[in-house]
Amino acid sequence: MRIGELADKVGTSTRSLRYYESQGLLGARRSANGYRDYDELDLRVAREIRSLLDIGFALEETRPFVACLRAGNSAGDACPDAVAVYRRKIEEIDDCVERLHAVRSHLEGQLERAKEHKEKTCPRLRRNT
Amino acid sequence: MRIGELADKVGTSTRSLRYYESQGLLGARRSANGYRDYDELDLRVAREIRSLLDIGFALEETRPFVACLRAGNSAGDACPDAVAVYRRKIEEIDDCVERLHAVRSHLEGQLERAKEHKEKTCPRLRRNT
DNA sequence: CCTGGCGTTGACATCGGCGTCAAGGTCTAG
DNA sequence: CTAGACCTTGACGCCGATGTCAACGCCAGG
Repeated sequence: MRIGELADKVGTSTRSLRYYESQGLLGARRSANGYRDYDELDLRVAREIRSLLDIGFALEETRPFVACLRAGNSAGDACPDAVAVYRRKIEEIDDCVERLHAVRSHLEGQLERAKEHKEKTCPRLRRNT
Repeated sequence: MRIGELADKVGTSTRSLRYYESQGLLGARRSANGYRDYDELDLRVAREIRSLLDIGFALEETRPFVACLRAGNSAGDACPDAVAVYRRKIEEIDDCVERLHAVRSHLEGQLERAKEHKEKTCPRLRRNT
């Protein structure tokens, strides 16, 4: 199939597909006229990439999943490399949630404070960057 | 005081301070030689901006706090506009945490699945963009 | 033949908060 | 006088994924 059809099936733009290719994630045979020609495996790869991106993965992080599919596995996460990315991602999420939690508490505190006495100096907190 | 000193006291770069000014957040008198000249109020404003940015606020969102300080309040969050930003931010955080939670669960599920049977097709999930 | 819908590559624009370099002016100590 | 530490404005670079425009090639239908 050609790039337009693939884009439709995957639910993305041709621009994105070409970008994934430029990043070495989506190989492409060319038919006689120079048009990209995709097969079923490419379709699965493209879908894998999209679903991971939608979840919040960086394009780079989809690489192991793509490699895994290309290696003949029926699922992109059938390989240890990919599973490792899952784990890393979960840790990142935990860290993120933790930070957000801290900020949330801080803000709640500020709200309290602002509610009680609308005229007083507030303590600062530094650190982070 | 001049910009270098302010940057030191606030714990940021002169570049940042100039940037805040370009965004209309940090006014600046000029001394005879053309150098920016900051006073105590500017210091408080700059600190307010920094602490909010460190927390995860966008520069734009600090505007009400700055205005509040400039209006003569001793705290940047002494005004309703600023408090409203607090509330919005808390909502954003809640949304974000919720999404992260969903993704986390999904990933945990994938981990389980990948552990059990390393050879099977996995269901996709769409939607989001 | 011509139009229009597909494809191709290439390159610039976006968003935010800066870093960083350039080319100059200013002031102070030695 | 000069070095050098400060200041000025202006402008380009970055990151990631993608939109969008340009200028062109390919191909099928009327």
